[in-house]
Amino acid sequence: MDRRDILMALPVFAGLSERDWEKVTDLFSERQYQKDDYIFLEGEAPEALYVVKTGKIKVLRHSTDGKDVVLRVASPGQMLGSVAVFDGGGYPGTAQAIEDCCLLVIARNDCLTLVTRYPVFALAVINDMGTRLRGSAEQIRSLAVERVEQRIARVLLKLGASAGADTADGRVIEMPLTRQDVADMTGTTVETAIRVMSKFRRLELIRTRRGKVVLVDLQALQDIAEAG
Amino acid sequence: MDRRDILMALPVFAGLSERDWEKVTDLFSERQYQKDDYIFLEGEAPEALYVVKTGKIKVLRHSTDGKDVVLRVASPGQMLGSVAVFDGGGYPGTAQAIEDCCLLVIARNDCLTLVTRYPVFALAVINDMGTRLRGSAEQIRSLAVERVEQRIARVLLKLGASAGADTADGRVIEMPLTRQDVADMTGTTVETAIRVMSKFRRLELIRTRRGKVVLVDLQALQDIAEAG
DNA sequence: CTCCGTTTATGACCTGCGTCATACTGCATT
DNA sequence: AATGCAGTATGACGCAGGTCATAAACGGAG
Repeated sequence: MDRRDILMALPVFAGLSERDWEKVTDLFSERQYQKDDYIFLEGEAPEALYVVKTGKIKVLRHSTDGKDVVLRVASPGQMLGSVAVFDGGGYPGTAQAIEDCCLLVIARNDCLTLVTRYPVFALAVINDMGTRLRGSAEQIRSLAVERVEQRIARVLLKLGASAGADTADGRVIEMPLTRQDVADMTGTTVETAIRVMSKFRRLELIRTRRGKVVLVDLQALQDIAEAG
Repeated sequence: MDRRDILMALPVFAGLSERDWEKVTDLFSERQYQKDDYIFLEGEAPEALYVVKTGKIKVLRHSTDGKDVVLRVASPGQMLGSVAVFDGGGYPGTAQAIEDCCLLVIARNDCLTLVTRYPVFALAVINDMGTRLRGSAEQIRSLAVERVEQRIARVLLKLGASAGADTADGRVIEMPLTRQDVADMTGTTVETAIRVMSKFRRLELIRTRRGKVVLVDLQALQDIAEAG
């Protein structure tokens, strides 16, 4: 049973007893999204909670002056929309597919009953939020005290760690990321992101083809991320 | 019963049935802290979860170069240390009392059993984390795209909203905050924080006595926060 | 292949704000 | 009163990086 194996690997469903398994998973349905599709928009009333099954989703936030900020990149196993679903406010950010992906969806009401009936599910939500709070704290620190080069090196390493595949050439990040995306992830402008990435390429720390980055010299990137 | 009234006002204990009340609250003890006392340090193994009863606590993060960043200011009703307690990792930040305060403490183990036994408690944790995630998202956006003046105006307004008392002179923030604290909250330097605050004072948007800020012209501050 | 929109690239200029240096102020301690 | 320290204040200087302009490179659509 293929579908079941994939679901069991997700932390949301770990720890469920055999008996509860079906009752819980039946509340989830699957939905496919294509690259650039929106899953939900900032401020919308929360109708559902999502769990990433495959693919990557970016959560971003708009500013009045048009500048976007990427709050995080959600990978398989992570939840989307949990904050809004539980406090009933609007989604705090817009979720958009970076690549084709598949999400598990559960209606808000079902989600709320689930969390009171199955403590393991509540713990899964808590753990997911905890992970994101740790990420946020690090991002805040980075934006507050580090310079652009450090922040970009750090983001590349992070993406490499979460979505990278090690090869002979180095750690490959296979993801359609533009320099604009990198800029939005690091709080800078496209031009600066391009300049820094070009510099990294000239120094042979990375190699870039379209929608793909190869981290060649992890150590050097680490050094830049840590110290400057 | 004074103690009980105060506890009941905290969202953590709302929704508990009469029967469960004592069993739950008995697991909590109270602890007093004086201004500048540390509650826990970044990286420490989590031994307890805290709930602010009275006073204000800042959660900050150190950088290698000595610059600190204030991640948030916790007010009565909010939790401290929940991330670490639930995922078992070290505390993501250092918690330090801004003023004398009183915290409710619950041992990590008790906390974990509580969350599986009482769904309302789990929901309280989820809601607390949700609030913080919303705050983090806003802080990230602010740091990423706004300029120092906007960020400082925003922080002043936020402190005013959460800890301010409206008087004839304006909204008074009674809290021993130094310019260094303001700088650490907005990702800038003391000097710049001083300059901006002085400018605000010259423009009669705020008034400052020691450890106390009065927001005189809320509208003007709002305008600065929104647009620049 | 040609056209056209998106992405990458690069230079010139300018400014916000970090850095360094030097005071001044107010409160606490002896 | 004298000393000392933490916090506040202000100026001078430099540079990281934002802004604006222009153009090359790439890939998809017809």
